[in-house]
Amino acid sequence: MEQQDYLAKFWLVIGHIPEGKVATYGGVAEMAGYPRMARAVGRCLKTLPEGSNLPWHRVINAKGMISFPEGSPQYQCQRQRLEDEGIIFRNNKVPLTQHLWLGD
DNA sequence: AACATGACCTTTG
DNA sequence: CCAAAGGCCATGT
Repeated sequence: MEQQDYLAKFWLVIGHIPEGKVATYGGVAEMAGYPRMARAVGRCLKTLPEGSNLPWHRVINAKGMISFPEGSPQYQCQRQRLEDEGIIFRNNKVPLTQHLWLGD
């Protein structure tokens, strides 16, 4: 099951994201050792089990914004959670120059 | 064919 | 000059 292999690595990297910081899909993919697999990361989060303690809310796209439509409950949920960790929002976007987690 | 994206390029502040 | 924002095409599942 090669698919499960990189999915597991994505989970590991995402779990290493410190509180108050965020990472991009591509960044997670690259840190996991699978460049150009940003969308696979999104797919990974999409198939997350309900009982997982994975901080998926700290993963955003390269634009610094949440990959969900603004009117979506998922968007508000993720944003609320990020702000709760001390991450600020600017025009519905996050200043990556301030919160982006470059790695360990 | 569709997707929880990224990079490159150009314009604005 | 650097940072941010929007548009178009490329990548891999």
